[in-house]
Amino acid sequence: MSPRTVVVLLPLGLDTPYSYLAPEGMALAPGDLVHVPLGTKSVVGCVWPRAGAEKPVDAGKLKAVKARLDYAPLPPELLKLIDWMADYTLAPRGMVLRMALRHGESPGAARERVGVRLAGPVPGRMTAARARLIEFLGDGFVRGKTEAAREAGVSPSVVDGLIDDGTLETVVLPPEPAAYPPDPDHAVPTLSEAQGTAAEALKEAVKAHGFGVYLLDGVTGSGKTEVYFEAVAQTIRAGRQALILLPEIALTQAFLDRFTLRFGVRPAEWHSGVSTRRRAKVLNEVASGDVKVVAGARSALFLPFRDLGLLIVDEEHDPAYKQEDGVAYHARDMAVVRARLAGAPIILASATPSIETEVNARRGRYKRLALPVRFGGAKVPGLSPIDLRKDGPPRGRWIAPRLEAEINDTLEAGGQALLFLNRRGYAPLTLCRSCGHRMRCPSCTAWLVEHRYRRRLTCHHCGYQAPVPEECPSCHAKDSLVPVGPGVERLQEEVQALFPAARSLVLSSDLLGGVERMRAELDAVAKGEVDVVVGTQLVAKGHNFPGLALVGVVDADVGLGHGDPRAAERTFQLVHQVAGRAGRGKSEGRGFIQTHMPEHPVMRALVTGDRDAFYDTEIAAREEAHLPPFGRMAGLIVSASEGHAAEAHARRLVAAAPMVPEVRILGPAEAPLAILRGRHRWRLLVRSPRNFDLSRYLREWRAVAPKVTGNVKVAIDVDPQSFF
DNA sequence: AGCACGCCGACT
DNA sequence: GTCGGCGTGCTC
Repeated sequence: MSPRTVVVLLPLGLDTPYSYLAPEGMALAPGDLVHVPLGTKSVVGCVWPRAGAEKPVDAGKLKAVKARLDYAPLPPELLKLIDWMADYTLAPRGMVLRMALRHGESPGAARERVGVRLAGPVPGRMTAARARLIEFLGDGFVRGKTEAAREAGVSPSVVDGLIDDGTLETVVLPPEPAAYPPDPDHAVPTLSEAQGTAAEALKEAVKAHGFGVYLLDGVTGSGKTEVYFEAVAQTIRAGRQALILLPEIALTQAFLDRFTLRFGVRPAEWHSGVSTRRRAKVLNEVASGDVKVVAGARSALFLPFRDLGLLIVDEEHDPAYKQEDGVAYHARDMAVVRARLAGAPIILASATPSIETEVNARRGRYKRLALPVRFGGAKVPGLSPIDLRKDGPPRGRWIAPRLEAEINDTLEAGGQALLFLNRRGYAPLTLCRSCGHRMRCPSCTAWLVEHRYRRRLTCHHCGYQAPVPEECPSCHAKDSLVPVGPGVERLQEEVQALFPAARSLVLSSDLLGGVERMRAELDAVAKGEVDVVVGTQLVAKGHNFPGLALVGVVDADVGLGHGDPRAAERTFQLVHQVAGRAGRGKSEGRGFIQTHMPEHPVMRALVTGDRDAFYDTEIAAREEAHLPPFGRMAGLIVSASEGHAAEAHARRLVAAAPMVPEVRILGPAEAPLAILRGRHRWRLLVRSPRNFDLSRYLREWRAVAPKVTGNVKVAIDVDPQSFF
């Protein structure tokens, strides 16, 4: 009789699981995490379902599973998701597994919580601090050690002293849960009619316990969150779990506050800012089913939910959902897959849906739930165009006279103004006045951006930094380097010059001090301690600024006109979202949009507020060009440290492509960022009809493609975000 | 993905 | 003479 074996998928760049001997008496099932030997070391892997087609391994090669780990196994649904994603993205199965194991890999033992309680005689030596502590614990209840010290106003050593004396006894406290159970009936809101209708439909969907995609479509401030919270409440009542995906959740304090108001407790959070120990706890309790609601970034998609009953993707159009490096995947699309595997409804929420989602809703594949008006009657500001060709500011300035006057009026009326410019730093380009030399990144095809606060030139693509040189590195002229174009820092300088009395603040991801500083600054803005906010796209995210009366989009053309078909959509979404920041309080908001092309369909849609017209033209353009979602697309980036090596391999790759009438291959061409981190990049675009299995084609292509030599790398991105 | 093995340049 | 660069291939 042959010995018992199991197959184990390892979180490495391997596509197939390896076989191992299962030791006598070790019960192993798919999803179990195990320690297995690999080469010279030992790694954690996951017992995988047998596909039935594994090719046999030499019996002599087989090693035995070392141990079964005492962690929660991955549920079957998650194993299926990993398989599905690997098949779709062409990433090695093991690398997809790695994403699911990454955060919960080394939980470590939960730290024991120790409590104290009054138990023995009054100590021989009495001090004021000891007296205070004894008095505080006089009720006989157990308190945490640190809590007792803090509350009694004594140092922790006083507690330890009384434990030694036998006055206090220690008690092991039960571990604190990762999150307290949300109460679905804590504060049931009064909904508007439209909200009520949408909420009812979603609650029915949750009750029906089946897969379905819902587009919750409503302008900023129309109360989408309140509506999907009702679906969450219904899920909790049914005893199932809900996952809420948010882009860059670490910063959206506003969301957590609203959740707490509705459910009485904070949700379990899952993002990179959560400590390892805490993540381990959340993961365990998600697996046990104790955690009912997780609010998380895209990686929360891989949590081992025991009974997932609802998924929500908030701001579903947000580009942050797309992961570009490593395994290239779109968290929104994978969330839909996960919902299908779970047999659960999924809600995509947005005021400006992605074209893909909008098309699915128009076709009826997704059910649209519309929230037409702003909740509480607040108004979305109308946007007035300012034509920079006629009414622009003088040279070297960026705020047009009209906008300047409006800001002035706003400030005099005691309101806040927000200036939006999606450019970090002081100036996007630094050049030499005497020879024309441009400061470039030594390892990327990109200009160095001056950051004046940090007194450095920075590459936004690779992180290269250098001090601003005293003289031109090319012609050695002194003091000849000049900043060209505006960034938010430079814009603030202009604000300070124009409105010397106004308190201004720059909000961008460069803000020093991390998440805490950011929260503090956002708080200061909300409290009205800032008059003019100058911000990058960061200010478009769901923050609440109740005193904001005016929004000025300083350069709406940023990003347009590079030929990227997705640029129009992005601009529309971003500007619309920024404009939605204003007028959320009592006052009516106003918005101004500075542009060189007021006749551009995006600008017209923003100005007239005719959203449907924008989608109509954009969808028609995509259909015409057979672009997603009317066709499938994949991008292949061939990179190497030598430009010709990358190009040559890209050409060989095209030559080896199987001829199929459905598939068109464009390129190779130099990638948009021709050199990144010192690597030259060439790009191929592969296009097929919608109903074609593009992933399968790519796999077949890869199987017959010439193998890579030297340091050439081929990265595949199915459904790339940028397709120009 | 890591890691060992293997073959060519500047040094204790 | 060796130390060490990274290109190539393997890990059940």
